[in-house]
Amino acid sequence: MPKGIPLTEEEQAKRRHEIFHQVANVFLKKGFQETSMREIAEAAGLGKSTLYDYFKNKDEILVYFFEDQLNDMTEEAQKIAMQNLSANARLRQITEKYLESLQANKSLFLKLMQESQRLKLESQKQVQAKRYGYQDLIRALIDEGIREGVFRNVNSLLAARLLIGSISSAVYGSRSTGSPQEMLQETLDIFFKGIEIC
Amino acid sequence: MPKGIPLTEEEQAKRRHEIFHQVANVFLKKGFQETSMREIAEAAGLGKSTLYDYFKNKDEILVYFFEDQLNDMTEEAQKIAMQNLSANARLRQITEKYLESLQANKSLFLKLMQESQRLKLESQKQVQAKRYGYQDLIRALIDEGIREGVFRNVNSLLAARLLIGSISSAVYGSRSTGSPQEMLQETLDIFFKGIEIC
DNA sequence: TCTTATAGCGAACAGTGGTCGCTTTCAGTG
DNA sequence: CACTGAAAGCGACCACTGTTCGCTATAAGA
Repeated sequence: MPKGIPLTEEEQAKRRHEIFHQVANVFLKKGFQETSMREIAEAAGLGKSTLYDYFKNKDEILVYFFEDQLNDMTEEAQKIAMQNLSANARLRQITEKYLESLQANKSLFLKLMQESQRLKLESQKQVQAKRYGYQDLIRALIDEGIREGVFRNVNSLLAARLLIGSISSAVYGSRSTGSPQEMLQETLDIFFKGIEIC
Repeated sequence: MPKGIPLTEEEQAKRRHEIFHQVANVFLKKGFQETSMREIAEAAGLGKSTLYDYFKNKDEILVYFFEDQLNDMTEEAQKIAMQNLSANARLRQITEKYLESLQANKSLFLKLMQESQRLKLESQKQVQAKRYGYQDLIRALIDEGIREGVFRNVNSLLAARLLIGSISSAVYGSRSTGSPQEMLQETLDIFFKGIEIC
């Protein structure tokens, strides 16, 4: 980047995005934790200390990625949530989109998701906060379903967490029992049958 | 320990146990990842390098703890599984015991469980392997329930993972919605209603 | 043309997990 | 009772980590 000219907030954000994607392949190959700041800097074509002008520490690089991704996913889910469909149908649609997002960047996302659990507690909380936004969206839909009388009167927060956790455990679980779509299908069958009024 | 006299396999195991529990409090206070090998050695009253005579690296200290705990829990579950009760009842009983174990060492277990996710991939796999033993037990019970005709013909492996994952997410989730027992109860309600023939 | 703000950098730093060779101790052997 | 060999334990050391800091190069604006 030009040296003498200050960057606007936007340009900084763009640069962060750029830097991350320059390095993504390395993360994919070596994993985040196993990639040192030296290597990251090298892959980004920067001096090591320059990285700290864009990310305040190593963890923040991953946090950036997840916040970015979760922003997109939440936005997408919000659109679906506003459609004029049964709570049930909207929930299924959201979970499908959720799975799609996971699979779009497939290997990268999977890998980094795993690694995100190794972040420092503070960084994890940052990501959690963003995740709660998503969780609350699901929760609201379940509440709606309860009000509409299609779901039993379950604890919606617990159910929302259960739903999201179920998908993740189905997709990330190392002992796969079919394609992700199939596993999602089976998982949702159990979940919805569990909360629907039968 | 006496210097000139070699330790038997058993004495080594006992020593490992001893060392771990000497340090447990430090882990509880500072967390595992934030405790350096220097501090661990100090808390155990040993030279740093002596630790490596008992654990082949830092991760192995945590791995030891989980393998130990999982051995106990699997054994306990096995006993319940052999009882002459419905698959349903045995599953509920096992999950209760599971929760009990989690709560026995409560804070320590919770803390270390969180931290276990930050182990190196290889170490995580080691723990996973032990976890699979437990998972398979649950799975067999679900299969039994299916054969008996009380459960639907669900994918038992997926259901087993779902069940265990559900409990964990209920207990470890940071946004609690009641006592662990209550949350377990609600979770099981959803789960069993999801897989039972209604 | 000079000033000033700042992007970028290399060297240095404290602290990490891990290794190695030495010392100290004692059981067993002659 | 010496002597020897095995091994528990240790301190010094190592390579490497994420992070900080002061310097340099640069270009916009006065």
